[in-house]
Amino acid sequence: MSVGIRHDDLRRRNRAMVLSAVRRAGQPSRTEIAATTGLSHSTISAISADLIQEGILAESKPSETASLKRGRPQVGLALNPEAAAVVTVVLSLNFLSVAVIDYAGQVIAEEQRRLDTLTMPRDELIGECTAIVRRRLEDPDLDVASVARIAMGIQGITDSHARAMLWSPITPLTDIPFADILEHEFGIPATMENDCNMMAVALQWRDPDRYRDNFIAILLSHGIGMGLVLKGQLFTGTHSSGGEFGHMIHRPGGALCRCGRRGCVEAYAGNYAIWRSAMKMSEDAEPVDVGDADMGALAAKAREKDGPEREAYRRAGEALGFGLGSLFALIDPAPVAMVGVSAAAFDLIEPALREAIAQTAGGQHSKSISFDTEPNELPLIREGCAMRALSFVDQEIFAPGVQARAGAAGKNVA
Amino acid sequence: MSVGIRHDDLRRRNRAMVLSAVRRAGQPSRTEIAATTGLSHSTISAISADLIQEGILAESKPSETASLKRGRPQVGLALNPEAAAVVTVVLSLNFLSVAVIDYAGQVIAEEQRRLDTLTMPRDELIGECTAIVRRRLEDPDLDVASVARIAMGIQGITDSHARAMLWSPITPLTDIPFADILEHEFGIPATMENDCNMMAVALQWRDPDRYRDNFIAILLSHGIGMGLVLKGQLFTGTHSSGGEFGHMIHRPGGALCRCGRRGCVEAYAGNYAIWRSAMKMSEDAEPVDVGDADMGALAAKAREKDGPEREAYRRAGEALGFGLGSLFALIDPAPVAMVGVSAAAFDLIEPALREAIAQTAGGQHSKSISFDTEPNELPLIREGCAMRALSFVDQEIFAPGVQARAGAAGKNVA
DNA sequence: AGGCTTTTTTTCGAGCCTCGAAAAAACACT
DNA sequence: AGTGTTTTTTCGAGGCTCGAAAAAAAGCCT
Repeated sequence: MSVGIRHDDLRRRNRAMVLSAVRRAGQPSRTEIAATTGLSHSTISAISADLIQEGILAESKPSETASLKRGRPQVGLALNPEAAAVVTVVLSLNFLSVAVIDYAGQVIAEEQRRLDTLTMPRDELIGECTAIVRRRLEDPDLDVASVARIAMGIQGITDSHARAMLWSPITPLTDIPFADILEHEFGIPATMENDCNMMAVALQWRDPDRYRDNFIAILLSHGIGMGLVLKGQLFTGTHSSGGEFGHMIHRPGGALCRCGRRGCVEAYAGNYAIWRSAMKMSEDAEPVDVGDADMGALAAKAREKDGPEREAYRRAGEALGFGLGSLFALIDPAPVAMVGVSAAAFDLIEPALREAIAQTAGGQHSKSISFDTEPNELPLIREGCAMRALSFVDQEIFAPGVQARAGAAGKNVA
Repeated sequence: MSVGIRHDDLRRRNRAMVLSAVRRAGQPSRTEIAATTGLSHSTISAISADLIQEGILAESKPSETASLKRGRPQVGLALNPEAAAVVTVVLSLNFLSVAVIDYAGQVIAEEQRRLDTLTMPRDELIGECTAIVRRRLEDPDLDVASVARIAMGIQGITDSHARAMLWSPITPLTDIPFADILEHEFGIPATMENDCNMMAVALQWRDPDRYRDNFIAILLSHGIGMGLVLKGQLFTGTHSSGGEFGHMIHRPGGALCRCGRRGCVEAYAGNYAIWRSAMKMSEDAEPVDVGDADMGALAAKAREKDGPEREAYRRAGEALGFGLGSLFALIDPAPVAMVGVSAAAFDLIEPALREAIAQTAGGQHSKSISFDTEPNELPLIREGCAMRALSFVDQEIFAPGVQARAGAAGKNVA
């Protein structure tokens, strides 16, 4: 049962509220914060004085446009970039990238590395991840004590507590507790996030007007992934990261999926499925890796003339459409962002997708369902990880329960 | 953005917490409440003194078993049945039932009525609903001023704010704002709830051990409905009651569904679909109403010998299995309760269902997925409505925001 | 330049709320 | 009747937010 509210929680929550308002608004004045949070000016004044004194917030020059108004000018409050830092680690197929990000959200260092994730043994894969993080943390320009959180993102299934990778298409290895490994290695709290969930988080920050309460981010790449935000909250499964849209059943007993089962949406709409279909290979053919360049060429050929290539994209659209239709039956329609290399071929996919969705219960308002495309998923995933980690710092480090407050705050006094 | 916590909210929330603890536990002592809520004994003492003084709670005799212990005996706290009352209205195919329930959850009056919902014009249907409620409210044994909430449940789709029926299989009428109608008619706050959601709510109260955080209630009746609880919270769509499991797509372009589309799960697993299949009618045949007795006879025949009847149930199981598999891909597996007349034939459905689910991503732990059956949905729906309404009274009437408190509390002082 | 207006921010006292410790209450046991 | 045990209430302390008023920091106007 949910627990009662202690008196100490009050301040804790309101501190978190103020930090969240500042992170969202950029440089809000105390008055603006009071308006968005609904708290009184006195309270905001008291809390922000604390936060400034602790070096978490800093007053910034009044915003330029405001100088036209009469009265005492507003003083902007901004996150102090030096209050903390976070590290993001994104592991994708044959590619590992790391970034260090300051408390205000600016990238202050990064490093990328190619590696052969598919064949790498377990120790080596883990070793590469920890080594690249270690190199960034050993950077003399970085105050390692300020690093408060590591957020790792990976393509594949993670557990619902964001602690471990359970399964991933980029490696035959399973059940790697990356969060524990990183925490043990560096003594810094860490999480292991699902790539598509992070895409959704990033979209929410990039364009809060469009992606606010309910939306779907679908990764169209080798596999098909999904990040889902409902009522403003990231949706996860009960045990895992959930939202395995790609493995909803499109045709029972149908085409062979990479997951070993048959008829999944992905078995018609994943890169390998489109390729397989365009090459007129059997639906039972083993999934093969297709490079981004090859997919680009395929799309070009499909645009050029009617033929098996165009038909392959049509089938992909159909599978995605019926899948979305089923999803919409459960959650009602919502805006969709298509992300990943095949999003660049969305023009080939969209007609069949809309036609399919119109045949489903969720498609009642088919025309009002809108799609955005974003061909490059990696920046989104990194941004999502960064925002995840920074939100954690806001809420758990800088607005902690009583027992932890003294220590954490003390460490970060400027 | 979520709003800050004012000082007044504290007491409000903790009052609600205490009421919720008492409703759940039955007759807990103050000490038990302190333990479950995590609040101090002093706080519980103060809050319960208020609630007793306001006539919301009452001290009850110490529970019998406790007399064996040493020390001052615990004093049980119980909901005062006379503190308030709620009315439930359940509208289903050709059947309307109403109950008046006291604050402690006991039924104190009820009335049922047969009517022809399918052909009734709009005004008449609404009139029947208001009339039956009016008769109950005019009962001289009832203090009408104590009725604090009306919860109406209906088979079909409601909007996400629980205000209106959008669509229902029991009537060709659409978009009836029952909540507004009842509120306007009786001046009592009302909601319009989805039947399957209420089934889920009731299961959560009936068996909190099994149905706590994540579970699914599926209605197997003429149509197929679903109530879904995730992380302890009832799941609804973004615009409607959502969770239209029956209209997920099982076979694109497949059998004709009652909704006019093709290939929905319901078009294979609804009563009419099983009937259609057993009678070797075309998959395009118009859905017809099948009585519960006929369905029982069909099940008996299917159990007796192999034939089209058994095959019909097998196909229903397959559709449900693939549908559940797709659902489990999204939310991970969870316990399932099968409710409704065809739940009595679940023995015929289960083998094919399990076989299908094992072929899906969600079926990885197929054997650990467990099913309960409950052939009678109406009592569940009524219980769910009652709990919904009573929870509302707990939270909104007896633990209101400051502006409303004086009035509501005053009215209910014993 | 100096006073006035406007707007933002801080200060201050009041009113609640929760908490811990201690006291009181209510019983069983000896 | 006295002692021990457990529950419940009482009481003072410490925090928090709030509203009102004061202070601060400008622009505007004569």
